[in-house]
Order: sequence, then C-alpha cells, then structure tokens
Amino acid sequence: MKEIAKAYDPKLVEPRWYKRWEDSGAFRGERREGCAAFSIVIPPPNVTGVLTMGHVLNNTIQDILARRARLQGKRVLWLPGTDHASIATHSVIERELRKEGVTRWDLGREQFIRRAWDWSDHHGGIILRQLRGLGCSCDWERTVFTMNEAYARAVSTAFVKLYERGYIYRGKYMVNWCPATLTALSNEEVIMKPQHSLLFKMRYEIVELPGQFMEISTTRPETLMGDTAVAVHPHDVRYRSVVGKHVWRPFPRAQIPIIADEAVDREFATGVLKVTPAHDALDFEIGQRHGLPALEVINPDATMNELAGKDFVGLDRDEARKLATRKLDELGLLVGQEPYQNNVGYSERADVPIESRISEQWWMRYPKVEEAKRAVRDGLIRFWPQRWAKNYLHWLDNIQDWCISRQLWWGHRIPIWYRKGCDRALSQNWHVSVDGPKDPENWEQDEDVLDTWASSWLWPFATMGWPSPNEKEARDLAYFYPTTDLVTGPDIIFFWVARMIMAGLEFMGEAKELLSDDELADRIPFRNVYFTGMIRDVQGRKMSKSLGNSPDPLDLIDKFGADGLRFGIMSVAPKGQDILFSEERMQGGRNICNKLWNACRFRQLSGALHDNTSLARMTARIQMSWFDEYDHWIIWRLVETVKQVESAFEKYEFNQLTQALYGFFWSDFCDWYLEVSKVKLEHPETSAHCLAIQDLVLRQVLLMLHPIAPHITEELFHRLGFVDEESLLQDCGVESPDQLLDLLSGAGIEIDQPAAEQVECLKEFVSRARALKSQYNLSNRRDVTLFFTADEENTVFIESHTVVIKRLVGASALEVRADVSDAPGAVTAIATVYLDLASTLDLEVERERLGKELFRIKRAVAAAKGRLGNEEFLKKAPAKIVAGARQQLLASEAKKDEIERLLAGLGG
RNA sequence: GGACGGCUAGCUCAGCUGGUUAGAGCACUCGGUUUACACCCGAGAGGUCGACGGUUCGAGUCCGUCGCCGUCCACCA
Repeated sequence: MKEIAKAYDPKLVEPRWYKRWEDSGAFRGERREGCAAFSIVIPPPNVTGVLTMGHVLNNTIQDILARRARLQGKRVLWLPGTDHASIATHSVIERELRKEGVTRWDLGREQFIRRAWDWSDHHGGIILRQLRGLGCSCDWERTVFTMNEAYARAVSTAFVKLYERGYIYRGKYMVNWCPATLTALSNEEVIMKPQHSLLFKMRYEIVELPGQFMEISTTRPETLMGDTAVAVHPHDVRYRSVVGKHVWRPFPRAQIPIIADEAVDREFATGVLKVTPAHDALDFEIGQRHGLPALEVINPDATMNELAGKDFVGLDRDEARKLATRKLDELGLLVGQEPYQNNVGYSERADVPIESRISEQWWMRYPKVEEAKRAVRDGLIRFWPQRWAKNYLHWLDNIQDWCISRQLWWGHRIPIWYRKGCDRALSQNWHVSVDGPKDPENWEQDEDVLDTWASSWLWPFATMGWPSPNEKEARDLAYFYPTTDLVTGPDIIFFWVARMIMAGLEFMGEAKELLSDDELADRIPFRNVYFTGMIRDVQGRKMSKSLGNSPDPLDLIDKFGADGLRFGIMSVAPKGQDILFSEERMQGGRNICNKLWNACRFRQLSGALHDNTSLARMTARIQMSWFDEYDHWIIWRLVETVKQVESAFEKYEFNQLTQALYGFFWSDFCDWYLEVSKVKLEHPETSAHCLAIQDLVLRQVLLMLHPIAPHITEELFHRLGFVDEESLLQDCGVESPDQLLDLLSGAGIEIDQPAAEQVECLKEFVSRARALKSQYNLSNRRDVTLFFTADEENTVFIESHTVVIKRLVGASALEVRADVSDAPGAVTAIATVYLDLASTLDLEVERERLGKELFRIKRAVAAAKGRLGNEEFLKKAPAKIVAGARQQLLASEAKKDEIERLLAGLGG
C-alpha cells in the first residue's frame, strides 16, 4: 500500500495519466459492430489560435460527454482538427507583410500561400497540445486540418456538385465589401455597430423650378457624386407636383430625376432620399426598379475615383466626406448638420466599416432549406436549450443567397477555370471540376477562394472520408455518422450549425430534392446540439484582449489543476446562460479534488484494502445483518445521487451534475458517513463491513465524477484497487440507477427507507446539540453532558446511538431524563435535547432564544391551521396535500407545546 | 422596430408539471491543534422571490401590463 500525500498535487498526477491514456489508445474511436456508437466532431479552432476560456468550457463539455459515453460502454469517437480560418489568417499574414513594407502582390500568390502554410505549421497544433493539457480525450490519430489535401477535395467536390445541381451562380450584385482586406463578405461576417455620426442637411435646386430647393438628409455626403436620382414616397403630398422633374446634383453638376418609390420613409427628415445605386443596398434596389445608372465613385480600397471629380480623386472616404461638406457649404447648399446616432456595418475580421459595392461574385442558393427546418422542427435534431431552435428557424425563413467567393489567397481556390482569352461572363467558357481541365495550358483558374464556412460546413462528414472514403472510412462513416452531439456557441448558429445541417442533408446520400423522414434521419449531421453560454468576466463584460480580463487557461490549470478547472467551470455554468467567470470560483473545483484525495487517504489509513476489483466482490463483504441506519441512509443517498446524475446527463444540465456530486460526496459522505465511521472503525466487528460500504460509495463516486475530473479519479481508482494495474477506469463502466439497485439486491442488500430517514432525525439532534454548545461558547469542550427527554420509542432509538451522538457532538455523557429544568434545551422531531450547564444557565439568553423559536413555530402552526380551516381548501385540494397539512400541523403543535413547556420551566 | 433570455440572500445561481417554515456554493460573523483534509471542521446571521394587477382554496412557480439588464435579427438615408 502506497501512502497517500496529505495534499493533492495535480502536477504529479495529471500528465502521467494523460500519457498513459494516449499511449494505450484509450481515445481511439474504434468500431465494434453491435455496440452503441457515440461521436462528436470538435468545432475546429483556428489553426493559429491559442486556448481561451471559451475553448475550455466548450471542450470540457465535449470531453465530459465522450468520457461518460465510454463509461456507458459505447464506442466513442471524438474527432479533432483545426480550421484554416481563411480571412483571419490572411489578415495576419498581410499585417506581417505590411511591417516588412511589402504587399501581397509584391510577394505573389505562391509565396504568400507558402508563408501562410509556414505560419500554420508553426502555430498550428499549439491549441491542440493545450487541449491535451486540459485532459481532452480526442482521437488524435484522426486530427484533420481543413487545408489538407483530402479535405480540400471534399470542398471542391461539394462545390462542383452544387454547381451541377444548379445551386451556384455567378452574378454582379450588391455585396458587403471590406476595404481593408479587399474582399467581399457574407452578411454574417458584417457586424452592426452604433456610431456617433453627423446627419447633414443639404438642398438640391429643382431644375424646372429655379430658386426652389429640395432638402435632403444624409450621413454620407461623400457619395453624392454617385447620386443618380432623388426619391420621395409616391403618396407624399408635399412632393407630388415635383415627381418627374429634376434636381441639380451640385458636383459634378448634373441633372438627376426626382422619382417616387415606396421604399422611402416619409417620416424620416424631409422625406427626400438621395439615391446612390452603386454604394448603398437600398439605393441599389431602387435603382434597379427605376432603371437608374449606377455610378461608382468609390474604389475598392475606399478612396475616391475620377468619377467623383478631380478634387476628390484619391481621397479617403473620411476626407472626402469633409471636403464634400465644405464644398456644399461654399455653394450655400449645406443647410445644417447635427449629431446623429446610426448603425454602421463593420467587417468582422478587419474591424473597419464595410462598403456596399456592386461586384461580380459567386453565389450559392442554399440547398435543403425546408428539410433543414423540418429536421429541427420535428425534433430529429434537438437543440439544448430548445429556445435556440426558434432563432434558427427564423434565420432559415429569411435566408438570402450566400456570397461564397472571397478575393483572398489563403483558402480553397474555387474549382472553376475560364478558357483563356474568352469572355468569362459566358458559362460556355467555364470548366467546373474537382481535378481541373485536361488541357490546363488553355485555361486559367478563378483567382478567388471560398468563404471559410463553405469548407467548415462539411466538417461532420468531410473529416470522416467523404466523398471518397476508403473501405475502413466507409464503415466508420456508416457507424459514427450521424454524430451524436455537437457542442458549440450560439454565436455561430447561422455561420456553422445551420449550414452543416443543410450540407449534411444535401450531400450524405443521393442527389434528391425531397427527403423522407428516414432519409432525413440518416443524413442529419448530428442529433443533439448543445449551445454553451458565453464566458464573461464578473462584471458581465465579454472577455477581450484589450480589457485584459481574459485569464490564460494554462495559468489556471497550473493553479487549480486541469480537473479543478474543469469542475470549477462546469459548476459555474448555468444552463443556457452566459457564464460570469472569476478565478475565485475555480477554487471550489480544486477543493473538491483535494477533499476527494483526502477521503481516499482516510480510507487507506483506516484499514487494509481487500479485493475491490468488482462491485460483486465488494458487496460480498457487506451483510444485510450488519446494516444500521447510517448504512441504509448512505446507500439510499448514493442511489438518489446516481439518479440525479443520470438525469443531469440526459438533460445536459452540467451544473446540476456538479452540484449533485459535490453535495453528496462532501455533505453526506464526508461530513456524516465518514464521521460516523470513525466510531465503527474502532470495533473490529463493524470495521470491515463499514470499510466495504465506504469502498462501494467511493467507487461509484469516482465513476460518476470521472467524466468531469478524469485524472484524479483515475489515480484514486487505481490506488483503491478498483481496477487492475493494466486496465483503466473507463473499462469498468458505470452503473445506471437500475443496474446499481439490481446489483445491490442481487447481493441481498435492500434499502430500508424508514431507517434511512431516521438518520435525518439523528442529524437534527446532533446539530441542535452542537448549536447549544456553540451558543454557550463550549464548542471547544468535548466533555459536556447532554440530557434528553423523549417518548419511549425514541428513547430506545437515541440510546442505541449514544456512542455516535456523543462522538459527533463532542459530549462525554448523554442521559435520558424524565424532566429537565435549569438547562438550555432545543426541540427536535424525536426528542428535546438539553445542555447540562449546572448553575451557569443564563435565563435571559435562553428566554430570548426560545422566544424566537416559538415565534417561528407559531407562525407555522397558524399557517397550517389557516389552510385546514378553509373549507375550500379541504374541498378542492388533493387528499395527499390535505393529509400532509394535517400531519404538519400535528408536528408543529407538538413542537410548539414543547417549547412552551421549556419556557415555562425557565419561569418565562 | 421584431424575437428571445434574465431580474430569488452581499455575489453567482437552484427551485421540475402551482401545494409543508424558499435552497446551495462563495463571501460574511462566531468558535475550533476532535487520530483524512485549514484547499479543513462546527455553529450562525442574511432573501418575501424586479413593480403592479389578475386567475386560484393556495403563486417565486400560471396570465396580463410595465420597468431595468443582456443577446440575436432587421435597419430610415
């Protein structure tokens, strides 16, 4: 028997076990036909990312699910990998180049991509190593990177299939344009930010009515050079007479028509809108309806071009705004300007305002939209918490085509080739395939790459060998797909979750428009989606680098251990709510590890370990005839806890899980059962039995706790001999509540419920006695004398527990009395307990204390009487409730009488 | 503007389909060298459940209105 150190040191335990698990192939996702499968694909972190608290939360949950599934005997695949993060990585490389004073065009595409690969190779994998430090049980041998060759083929294949099925088209439309990275963005990559802007009021002179003006409000005077109309609402009586006439655009000076369009808001400002079809989405639509020319005056990099006029050429949009305002003022056309708050779209990655711009791009009409809705609405895919389903459905209801081409270099290049020297606009000059044309010298490939999400939406099956799996991959795919759970944040429900569902439905089977329910069930990428909350700081602020409020998870692991951090973060995460993180809260996780360690240490010091390698061997050492109330009680509490844990897992309620285990282990097992054990261990005849029960409880606690705190539980499992040296805890399997009850009753152990409940009475008795000691400042004395008064039955019961009570209270004597006076007493359900103070009793203090008690109990009596005196209550409330109320009234009245008797005895 | 979530002890949260005197952890106060653990043990103080109204024998729990905080979607220039 190895002696256990006094304080638990995770550093001596965690790395050792992680290595052993990995070396022994414990994380390998291996098929076993006839055995239930469980699978998760990791939300791939950015290849160059580092571990954040968000990752800790997310991956801890996945690991908990995976490890629990292993314990349930399922074959588990947790498939890891990383994402190339096209625009994010691209931006990083460009930033580096800028420092060196060169652009990507100076460097050239090939060199640029090489640098991106170097960057990925160098930083890539850091985060995966960090996940190992957290204890994540991924099948690392299957690690996938979205830029790997096989994955890239999957991306091209998906594109080609969608093209062939008519979902992909090329077109010139309004796009969200990022002037910093010079690429189009999808709607989802644009975030709206409130801005303190200025609303400028200016006037345009009416051509046909010289000297008359129309007043227009705008936040963007720098676009007026691109105005090709002004618009009013068709029913706006103020302007009815001028519709069809023209106004003078001040510069470059030109006549532009006054048109009427329903899109104009009459209530806003003067109800006159300047229409700039080339630089505003709404204006673009108005322009389309009225056949207006779209005059582009802003370059892709947000500087002004020649069409803006010679004063403006080359100016940045902000400078142009100032100049335009000044010029308007000089011309006497600026009526005023006022502070104004509006929302401006920003590029998510580059964090600069986007420009709306007409641009030729590749677009995707989403496939299987209706089926994707059906899968969630009908519950084939379940969202946890459920409420996110509404969000999801709402987005799909309003879905718009997806701009999938990006004018970037790092990413999957679009598998389209154009015949050299021919018109790219004509599809007969296109070649669309995965492998490219047979005569590449006559073709040039599209320069653009695909949106990152157009690769990660294939993640659940492209990681498993789709579209051309080898034999093993095909069997794995059949076995592990659809995956069981997906764990992610609600912020990427549209970016990723919804798109993966559509991709799964479209690609995981034959091309088909409508799917039956069975087909739907086969094709969905996952059955459950668990949405985590966002990690915030104690003040509720988002974690951010600039605020410096994001702790480094590695520091936390260093301080609390991976297990401590995991337990801490899970106990603090309310279901579906954001998580307010503070380091203080992680202490609880570390503490319970230490407590666990010491409880096992106590077990080792208490007596030699017997053969603990199976539950049956342990129950064989337990005899029903030796069972006392405490044994019934702890086994009862254990079974209740197993039930709670089971239910918490089924409902993905992780804080419920930690709470149930913490409460049972700490309060019930350590604070009561182990304390009681100390008496039993003194006697050889009860010792072995008691230790066997301790072993049983510890074993089940370790098994239940293992998914949350894998390292320490593995260590202790071995130390207490619950598994042989060569095996692992995960090989044992955890019993369900029914299995546990069956095993117990198979060993002749039946829980005596009334006996178990009597322990609650003993606990109350002990607590009350301790409180009396505390009130009289005698906590440190272990030689006080206790008296009690009780009826005959309870007297016998209490006397049979005298030794334990004396031990737990810290008393040298416990004596039954017919009547007690001149001693402070406390009323409990089974007896009244008194502290023998001889002559030192403080009557005043006692009267006050009992008076308070009496007040409280009288309130309870009154409440119960009130209810029972109400005929409506007696008539309408269920019999069970009425009976309960009667019983409560009896108990309360008895207690009240007893307190009154005590008070009378004090002369009160 | 629309949708959703939250508002329960100083803090963070439980409280299932309405039913005994509303719970836990942390923090706090007091007392502790009890043969596992001070990353500990014991005792205690502390909420009337955001506001108002309604349904009901009975509401933290259901309904309505309002307020504050947060998230998402849309966006009026």
